[in-house]
Amino acid sequence: MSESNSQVSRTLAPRRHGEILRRIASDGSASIADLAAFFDVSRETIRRDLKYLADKGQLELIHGGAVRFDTLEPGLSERSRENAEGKDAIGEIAAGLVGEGMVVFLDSGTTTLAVAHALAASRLNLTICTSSLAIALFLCHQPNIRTHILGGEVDRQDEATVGMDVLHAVDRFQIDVAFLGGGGISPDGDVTDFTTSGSLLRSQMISKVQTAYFVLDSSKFGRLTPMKIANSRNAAGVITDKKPKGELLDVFADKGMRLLFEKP
Amino acid sequence: MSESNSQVSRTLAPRRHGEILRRIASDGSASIADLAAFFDVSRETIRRDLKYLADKGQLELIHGGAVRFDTLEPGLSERSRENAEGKDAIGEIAAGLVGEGMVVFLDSGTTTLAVAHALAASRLNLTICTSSLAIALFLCHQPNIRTHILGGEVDRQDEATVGMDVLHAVDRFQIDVAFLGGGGISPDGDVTDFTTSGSLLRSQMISKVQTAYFVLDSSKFGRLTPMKIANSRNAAGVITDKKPKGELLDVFADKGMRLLFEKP
DNA sequence: ATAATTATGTTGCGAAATGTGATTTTTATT
DNA sequence: AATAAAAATCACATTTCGCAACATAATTAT
Repeated sequence: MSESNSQVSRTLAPRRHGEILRRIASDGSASIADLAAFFDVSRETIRRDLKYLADKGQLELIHGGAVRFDTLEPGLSERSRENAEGKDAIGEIAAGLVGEGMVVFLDSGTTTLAVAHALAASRLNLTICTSSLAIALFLCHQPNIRTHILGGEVDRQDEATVGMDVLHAVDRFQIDVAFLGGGGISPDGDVTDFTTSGSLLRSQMISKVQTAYFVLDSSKFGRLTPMKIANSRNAAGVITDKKPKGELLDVFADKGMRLLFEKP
Repeated sequence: MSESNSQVSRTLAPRRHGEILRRIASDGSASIADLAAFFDVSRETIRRDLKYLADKGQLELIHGGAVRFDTLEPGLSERSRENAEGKDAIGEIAAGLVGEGMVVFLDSGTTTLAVAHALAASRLNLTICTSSLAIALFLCHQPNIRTHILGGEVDRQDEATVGMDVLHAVDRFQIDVAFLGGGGISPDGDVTDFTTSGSLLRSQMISKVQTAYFVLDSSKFGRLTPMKIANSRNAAGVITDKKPKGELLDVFADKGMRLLFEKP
């Protein structure tokens, strides 16, 4: 059986592999037909290349070609459906970290929306401030929650306020705990984001509040999004829904960050 | 040699799915005809794509295309149905008072939501700031609108920010025209409100902005709500959908306020 | 040099995706 | 309400793809 052939010095193939990965990185996808024409090799060869790269986890195979893992900047409606149980579990864990009367910040995102649901269900009396329109709209109908929304320009993608205004607005609160979203987690334990402004916002938020947790469902592990969140290691921890592969646990332990993945 | 590499590459299916979702997330809808033309595939193929995505719960099928699956609870949307034509008419009139590039403030309420619809449809490039979550959520998907939401505590009833925070936040804008809601109109021409805080907010708003109009549909005439809005006579005018009984017209004329009730 | 190994090409067939056209349903218009 | 236009639906034809087995060429090891 030909399982992971660990030889390092293949001579011909790597030339194609590099180009394939480059294309997928820049375009988000590549088709077998295009690649075969470009390299002037048979489609079977390309198929083998792609299979090899897919086994290494560098891309995802699809009918007719391959795509990057995070191909699409998924719309809000899609993201909220994906891994719903996982997000509910995260919400439960997060709610367990919150006490009566606290002031909580909730970032935009579907995972933080799940946290909002859990906090509303907890019956704790809380003051929650958020940058997300959807979260505010939900929370303002909950009898146990006082809801504040941070002012600023509203981003189309996130349906939330973004930019300097938000950072300025958050200064007026004495926030006990913040729950932040993110785009992915790099193998060395840094949380990453889709946009520069988002990463900046979150990194500033960490330094402004007492305690900050990231809430990231398990589909985010190993997913790479372009921007690193500068001081994500200063966060108190990361809340997720599944125990990650071994290494990551150690990485977090080294940084003094907690990694929460099951109800206490 | 390779002779069979001469096929044209179709767009990969997941790539279409991503683009479709992206469009629906940002525009709220997408038509089959447009999508088929864009990807250069048959309508049937797009139909299958949409069905696939609909089965996954990521969008909602309609005749001729698909729309964003609206997860938002009805809330205000029910109230907005009542006297819908009247409110639409008010929206049209209001939009006629707005010019390219202006900065507009929209109060909370269903009538102002109708104004928001009219402004979005006008294709004018505008900056709109609002205290209403529903209005912000709607406007942030409109390509011709830059949306700002004023920060503050969110009121359960209005689904909008209220209180001193809002007044403070509005100071940062140079607003060209504001459209305010209200609870009723007294026989002597004063606009009235349901709550103290609401009346205070609106009266302050009038003195802060260049030009303020009230938008009040005809059902509000003669209706008395508890609080008088102190300086409502300093507003530029009242926009409504029907010509009121004779006296009121004179009252407004005496005060130098315009009473707009039909499209110019 | 020869054998073993690896990379690539070729072919056939079942499966999946897409296209096409006839028919029914929905929507819009008068 | 009657009609026309647009879109959905369905069945079937066509294209494309994936997979596997095998053949051939290139590379490496002995």
